[in-house]
Amino acid sequence: MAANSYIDPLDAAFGGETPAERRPAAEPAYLRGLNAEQREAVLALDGPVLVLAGAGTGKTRVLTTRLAHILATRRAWPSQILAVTFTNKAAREMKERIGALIGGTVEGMQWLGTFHAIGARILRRHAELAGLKSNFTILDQDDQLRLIKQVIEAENIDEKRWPARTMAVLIDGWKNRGLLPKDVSESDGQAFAFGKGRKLYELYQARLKSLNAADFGDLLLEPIAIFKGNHEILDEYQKRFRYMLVDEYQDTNVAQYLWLRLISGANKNLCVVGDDDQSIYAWRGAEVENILRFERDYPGAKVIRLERNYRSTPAILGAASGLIKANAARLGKTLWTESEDQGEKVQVKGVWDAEEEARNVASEAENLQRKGHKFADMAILVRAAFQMREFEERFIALGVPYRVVGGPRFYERAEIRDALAYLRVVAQGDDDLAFERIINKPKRGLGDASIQALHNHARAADLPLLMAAEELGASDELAPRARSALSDLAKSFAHWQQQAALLPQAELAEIVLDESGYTDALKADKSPEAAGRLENLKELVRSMEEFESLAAFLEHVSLVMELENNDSEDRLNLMTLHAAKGLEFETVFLPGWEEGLFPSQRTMDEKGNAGLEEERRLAYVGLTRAKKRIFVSFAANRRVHGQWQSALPSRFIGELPEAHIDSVANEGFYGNYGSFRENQEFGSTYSSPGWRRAQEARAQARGPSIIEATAKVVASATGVAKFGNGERVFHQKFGYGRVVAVEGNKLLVDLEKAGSKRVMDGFVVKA
DNA sequence: CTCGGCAGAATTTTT
DNA sequence: TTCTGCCGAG
Repeated sequence: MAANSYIDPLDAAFGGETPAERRPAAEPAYLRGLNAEQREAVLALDGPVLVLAGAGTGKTRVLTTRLAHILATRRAWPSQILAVTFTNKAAREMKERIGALIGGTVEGMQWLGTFHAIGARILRRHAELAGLKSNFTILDQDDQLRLIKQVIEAENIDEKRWPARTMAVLIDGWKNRGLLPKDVSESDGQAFAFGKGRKLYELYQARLKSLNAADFGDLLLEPIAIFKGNHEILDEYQKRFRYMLVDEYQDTNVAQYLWLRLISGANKNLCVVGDDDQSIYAWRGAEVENILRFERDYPGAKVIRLERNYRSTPAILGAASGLIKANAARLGKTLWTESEDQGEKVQVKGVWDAEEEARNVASEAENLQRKGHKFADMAILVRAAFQMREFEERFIALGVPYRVVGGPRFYERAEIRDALAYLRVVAQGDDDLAFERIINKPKRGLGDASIQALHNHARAADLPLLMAAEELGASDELAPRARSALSDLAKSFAHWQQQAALLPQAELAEIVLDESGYTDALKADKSPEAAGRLENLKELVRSMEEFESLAAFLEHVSLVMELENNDSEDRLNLMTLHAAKGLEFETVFLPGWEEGLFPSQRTMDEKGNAGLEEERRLAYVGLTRAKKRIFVSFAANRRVHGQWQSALPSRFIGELPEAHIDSVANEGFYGNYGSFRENQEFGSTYSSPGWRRAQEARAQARGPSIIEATAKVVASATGVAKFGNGERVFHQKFGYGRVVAVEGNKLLVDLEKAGSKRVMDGFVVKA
């Protein structure tokens, strides 16, 4: 009944060319409150659509409303909609919000999920076409790395010179680009260990197959291969999906792009949503190009821009827009807001070192909290994880509650992975990788020699390790000690496997952990972390209760590497800029805006201007997380790998429009020169011509002003000013000196005061 | 087999 | 500086 009352008016009103103004009164409630562009993005169902959704423009709302609309109007069944996100969180949120919009829970949206979850689903259905069984295990990074290491060792390659890590990056890179071993070009395949790259990739893939396992990359790569090789299967999917939707399109890589192109096929009801200005994962294979060329890929695509921002103040938007304008490769959007009140200016503050920076952030946060703001509405966003330490120490000292978002994830902790490995072997006795992980955890006297023997036996008899262990334990090939250890372990697993059929998985897990001696070993461990580990294991067992079966739990774990943390305590948020994407906070602290750190020197060295632009987008993401206020800061000195380094303010600071910022310098800032009074002056008259003149005059005597310094750093990093031998330079910490040698971006400088030192060229300017 | 000491490396990481 | 991973001694 409800279906019919919806379908007709909507078809009449929106299916054709009827202008939006003549909408019938009977408009579904979920469309109310959308602005014109959002509405258009929801209603443009036919044909390809690109929604360019700037930060804070209501993207998620549009996306969910669009899906709800398709469902409510019965244009497609839930099972005929493909909706892809990057994170489980986004998928979950989408499900919940659609449910809220159309009432009740959303049943049957089996194809709403992450690229990987959907890929796994497809691969399980056609596993045999990829040389796998449908119950294949999904390997995470850790497993993957260990496997690659084995392959490298088996090839007698010196793992020192050719680390598995590097090979993993290569393989991932190929998989991200949709390349099977045979597709890797001759020259690319030459990489690694004197031209063995492609061979190793091939061997690794073969090992995966023999272990009945797939890594994350395979979850996309294998379906692509299946689609390409089996037209009838591809056809089935193309017919099934009447509407397709992809979130965060700017983050798709080549493989995901190919996968989508195949699946969307002739049916072009494909809607992609993204923001090129928020593309911050190019280093992980994402191709901003995908979004930039969407209109060419899908001719006639409708492009809808969401530019009206509902999140931030005009001052914040002004600062963010000013910054991102410096990027050349962008589709171009300008965020605007109806808000009259400019809001607080972005505060930019220079400090002496990271410790002072942390002190400042903590005291600002406490100030705000005293005024009634919640810690949970504030976030500190750092470029790199190592910056967190300073803040954590300060917060602990002050007793400020904080939470690290996205840090080492629950399922990546060693004890959790060990427990899972046990369970994996219980669930699937042939999971060799898992078995190997726990064969000597806790220590049971099985070392390299025994494990080697076990491997040999397994290979000779063509058996999984667990079964080989059983046989070897019964034979007399090994020393008595190792033999009984092996046989005990095999017996335990046989016992647990029996129990698995009888007991709920949580109980089973408890038994396994106790009987294996794992918990006992932890209890005996006197290190300070042991207690927390036991706590984590308890948490793991608890979380298992919610699942239907052990298998369901394990599938969940391999794809969804996270656990809900439902603590409602009021804590300050601390995370990397990457982890902050998609989140918003009243107050945002952006520390560490220094040349070399942010933008990161390494990114600029490796990726040149493209790298710099990505760093700038990262800054843009950081700025646009804030609703009300932003505190940017930079330290003159910072300890990097235990060495003190001096740094100049980030060029990004110079790119923030002066109208929207408030500069404050601290006592002791750039300590050696500038008294307290001068610094006060610096703070209030940062941009006045008079101040600049004064700085210029002083530069003769004491060194360049901060503004000049920033300008010079920018010039040097963009190649305008490189250093030559004999050149006179100024270093912020050590003063004047003369360049005596240049090696890449490092300089050997004879300093007038400090003697000869090696410094990064980013830290000195021409004098 | 296990533990201790030492060399070498140290961004970002949705799955 | 701090962590990790490897090698040699017990």
